[in-house]
Amino acid sequence: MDQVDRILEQWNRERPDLDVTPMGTFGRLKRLADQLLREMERVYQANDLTQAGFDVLATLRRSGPPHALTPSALISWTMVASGTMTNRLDRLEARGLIDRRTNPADGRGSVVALTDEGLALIDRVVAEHVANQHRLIAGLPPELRPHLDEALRAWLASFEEAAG
Amino acid sequence: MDQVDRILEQWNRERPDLDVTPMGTFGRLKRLADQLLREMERVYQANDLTQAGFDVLATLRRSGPPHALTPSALISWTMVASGTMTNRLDRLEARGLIDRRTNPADGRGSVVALTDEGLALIDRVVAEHVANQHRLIAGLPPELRPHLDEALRAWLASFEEAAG
DNA sequence: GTTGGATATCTTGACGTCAAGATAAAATCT
DNA sequence: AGATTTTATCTTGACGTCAAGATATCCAAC
Repeated sequence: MDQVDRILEQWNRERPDLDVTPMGTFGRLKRLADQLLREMERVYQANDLTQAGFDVLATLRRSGPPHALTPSALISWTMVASGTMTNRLDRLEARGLIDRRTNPADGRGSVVALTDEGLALIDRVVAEHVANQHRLIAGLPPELRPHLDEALRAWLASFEEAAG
Repeated sequence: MDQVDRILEQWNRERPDLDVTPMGTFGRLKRLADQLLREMERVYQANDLTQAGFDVLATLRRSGPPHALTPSALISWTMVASGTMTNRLDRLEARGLIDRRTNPADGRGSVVALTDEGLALIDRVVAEHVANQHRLIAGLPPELRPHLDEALRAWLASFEEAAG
């Protein structure tokens, strides 16, 4: 009997005409995601980063040398709106963690690259971040992990195919 | 091989020293939660509501007659900061969906209650919302649902006990 | 080559969120 | 009762996000 069960109980009492069974799944998924994000924020903050900035730096880092991508590619990987990416890049550039060069292959666009400082930072923070994830996943019993992964993968696939 | 697999592949190539296995779980959880929230937004928007406003109205509605709670109780159920709740209540009050009365039992606080209009609106939107959730959960094969629920419940419990 | 429709990125304006601080009213403790 | 601490709510200021619109450049068709 957790908080989500209490919510379902209330709905069943107040709106017995509705079958709110799925709401339990949605509610726990959202609360869990919120909790996990909040815990991960701690590592970002301890390194003067936000989730937003971390996402960008990590995407550049894992793309491999020369650690450079166009804003469009970053938008595609991180699934944010273009204005959001402009804002993220502005802040990271102001801090000297990335730089924006004109794209020699396309005069409309630019290329975003990690600076030496940005690379050093993200390499350090990613290690901390992964260690933190190991700590957090310890709350999920190991025998349930494959089941969770299978369900998440299947459900997510139903969206990725819908979106193309 | 979905988008998350591609991300793990990149990390394994670029940072083979890190065991990023948990990142797959976290990544799918976040992406799935984002997708689901985005889909649910559609119902809110179609009824001139935001997720924020819906949460408040739904919390009041399911608390049962007289559909009234203190801001503190709403904060506790919805897990947002006090300033966030003030902001939400201001907007809902301006639209005539709730009203704020002084709390007769506690001069520091107030009591938030659904207006007739607010009650009518949330009763209609909740029904749509639940129908939408049934539609969305159809993407998750039925035989996987109990496994997902069990894993989410167990993992979430590890936080709820940590928080007290 | 010129025209007209795509595309890449940035700008603008409106929200939502939080942390930290302010205010007023309980509650608790002498 | 009077002083001190706690609590309930609101205010402020800084971010992050998005949708929609503005610009500049590219590309395809003629």
